[in-house]
Amino acid sequence: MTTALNKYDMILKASLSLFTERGFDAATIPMIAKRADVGAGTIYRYFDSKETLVNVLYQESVQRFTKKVRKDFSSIPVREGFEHIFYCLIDFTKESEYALFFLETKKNSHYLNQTSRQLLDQLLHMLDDFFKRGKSEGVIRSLPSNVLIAIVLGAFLNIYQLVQAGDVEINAELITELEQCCWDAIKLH
Amino acid sequence: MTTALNKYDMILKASLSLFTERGFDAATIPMIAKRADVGAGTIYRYFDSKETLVNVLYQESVQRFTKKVRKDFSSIPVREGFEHIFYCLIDFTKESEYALFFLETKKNSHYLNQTSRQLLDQLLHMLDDFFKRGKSEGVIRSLPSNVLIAIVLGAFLNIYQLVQAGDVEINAELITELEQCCWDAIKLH
Amino acid sequence: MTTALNKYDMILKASLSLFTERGFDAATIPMIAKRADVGAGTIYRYFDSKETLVNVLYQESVQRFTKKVRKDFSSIPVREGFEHIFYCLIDFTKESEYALFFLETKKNSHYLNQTSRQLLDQLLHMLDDFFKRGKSEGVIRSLPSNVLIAIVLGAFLNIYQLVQAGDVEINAELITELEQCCWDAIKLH
Amino acid sequence: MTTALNKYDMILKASLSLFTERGFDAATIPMIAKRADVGAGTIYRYFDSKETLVNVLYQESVQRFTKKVRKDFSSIPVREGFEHIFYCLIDFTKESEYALFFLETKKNSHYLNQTSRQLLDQLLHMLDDFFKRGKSEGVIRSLPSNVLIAIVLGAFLNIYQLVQAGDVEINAELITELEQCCWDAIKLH
DNA sequence: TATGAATGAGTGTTCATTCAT
DNA sequence: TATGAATGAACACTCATTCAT
Repeated sequence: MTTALNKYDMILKASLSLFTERGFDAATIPMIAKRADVGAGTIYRYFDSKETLVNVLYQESVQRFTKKVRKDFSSIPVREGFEHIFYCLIDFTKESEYALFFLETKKNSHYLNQTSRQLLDQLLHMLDDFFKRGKSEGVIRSLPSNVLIAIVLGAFLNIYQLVQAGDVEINAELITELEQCCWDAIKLH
Repeated sequence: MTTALNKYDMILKASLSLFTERGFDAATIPMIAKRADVGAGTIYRYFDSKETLVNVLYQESVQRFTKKVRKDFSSIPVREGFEHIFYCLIDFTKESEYALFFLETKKNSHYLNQTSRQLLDQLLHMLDDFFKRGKSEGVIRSLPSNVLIAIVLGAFLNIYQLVQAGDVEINAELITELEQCCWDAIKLH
Repeated sequence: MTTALNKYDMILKASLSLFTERGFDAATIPMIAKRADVGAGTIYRYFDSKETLVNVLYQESVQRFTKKVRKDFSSIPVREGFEHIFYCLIDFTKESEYALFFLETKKNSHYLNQTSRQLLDQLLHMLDDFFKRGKSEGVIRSLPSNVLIAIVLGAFLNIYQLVQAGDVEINAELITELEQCCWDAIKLH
Repeated sequence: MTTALNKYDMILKASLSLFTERGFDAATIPMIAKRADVGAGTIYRYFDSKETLVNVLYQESVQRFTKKVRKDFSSIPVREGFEHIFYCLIDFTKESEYALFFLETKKNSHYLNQTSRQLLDQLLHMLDDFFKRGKSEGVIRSLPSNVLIAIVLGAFLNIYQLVQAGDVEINAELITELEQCCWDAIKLH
């Protein structure tokens, strides 16, 4: 069921897609206003600046993903935990094809503020805890967690960009295999 | 040993680093001129436009990498071939910390011209041939080649961004293990 | 009576005077903006480019003059027809001291577009018809029409530039005599 | 017989043609250098600035024309004197198709210096003397001399622009008739 | 509340001018 | 003497932001 979005959400939606398609700097306020079907001035009723807007978007993404991953996360076996994480990524992208915007954004991007960086750190920290457990249990390679995360998220993100570009068609079977790929990459053989 | 660079190379170097750090649109000509220690006008003696500049950079990167990978590539065992590719990536980034610029650039970026896209396609096609062989020999997972490439390059790129950011220190041991990670991700178990 | 002009008209007025005074290339957008008392960016809300602006001005001038000349034009005696044309020129310059901008603009100016050139051609074609009639009736010299037109408009334009410069004061008597001068130049004696 | 021109003359020739074709502001130093087949820097060995260059050109033109017109000028009948002036114009344009550059240049052009304006004034003053005599002898209309001059030069210039554009082919017969036209315009009937 | 006309700082780019060779 | 690489001020133009309506 599609609901009529309020202007706030229309602006968020439009800017998310434009930031993803063209990058922060090449996505202009007039473009966003047009896609959101609002006046350019209206954007400033909801967001202090273009920078605020992108940070709201970033933080909202990270937080929503963090919340999703955290759910019932710490008490399950490592292999299942990894599956959980992977399917959270899948789910997340299903909710919006641009939802992974925060993964494409380099942490030191000139427009990210401290809060955005801290929220990403929180997410990474949580994943770090999980990977630490996996390493201590001897099921995951003894590599630094940020490297393990980089491998999985990097692989996932690149695949998803193929999907977004229409170069790959996604289905349940493929997802299962990709999950196994990513797990194979980090598990201790 | 530092060599005196000519202005052409200074401009290329400065713009490569700025494009990598801030993206094409946020890297301004005045910034590039300042970092290259030349006047803004000088850039236009060597490059028709900012767009030309980024495409020269992109194409030079892709071509240099393609040349490096292609060397003695087709007649070796798949496992060794993969190792070759991986160490090319390592080598390449050692030559310049920004050398993988073209991997960070989305193929549909608004500033890439047709030639740039074609050169990337040639590289991907070459890798596709390799992965096809691996699949037909039953040593690599039967996933589309672009997916396999996305996994390996995505993982590598994300790791390398950690290195660039100073979050991870690279050494021979780590490299060996990362290579194994990436191979494990795509090999048929 | 001075009426409050809207910004569009203020920009047209300011640029017309500056183009006339300094020429297209030496009249800069900042100058035009200042004289029109608007921001530089505002000019681009109304005109796509400086080139568009000059062509709008040119075409508007030509069309307004063409319309004025055409009125009840074909059925009157040649001598009266000529008088009509001459007094149209006078009237036209009275409406705006810069109205003859299009006569000062060389047809092959690098900034004129095809439409502008076509509109001038239409005007000249109309005058050509008139002069043809004059020649066939044996009251006008049998010179090519474009030469006859060049004589009259060239003479008129140069005189008017004196008026604009303040070197000559215009009055009804002078106008009468000038009209006779121009007619004498082309009539068959 | 064509003589190898020295660089000074090559620069003058090239800039004269470019100033005529495109106007002072749209004719760039690189363009002039290229057409003159010299380096851009060389122009500055001969002329202090672009403005100096255009003024040298202007003054040289005016002076050469003034000299030509002045020759045996004061003691002949008015009608013959006019013919002399007219054929000087013809001669002058035959020497160089761009020689009348100074007639196309508005006296208050932003790049003309005082000397240029004074030299033009001298020429006009000389013509003024001639027209005064014509008026006192009752053979020329009693209009201000600058108006009489404007008529003749305006007509001539406009015709010559047609010739330059290739729209009219000039020949002895046409010249004779044009001279008569111009004389008819100003003579007292 | 919502708009979009208006703004001017800042962009990519050009070009008159300088100067080392 | 002659050059053209180098420069930076100034150009045409864009766009984040403001504000009267």
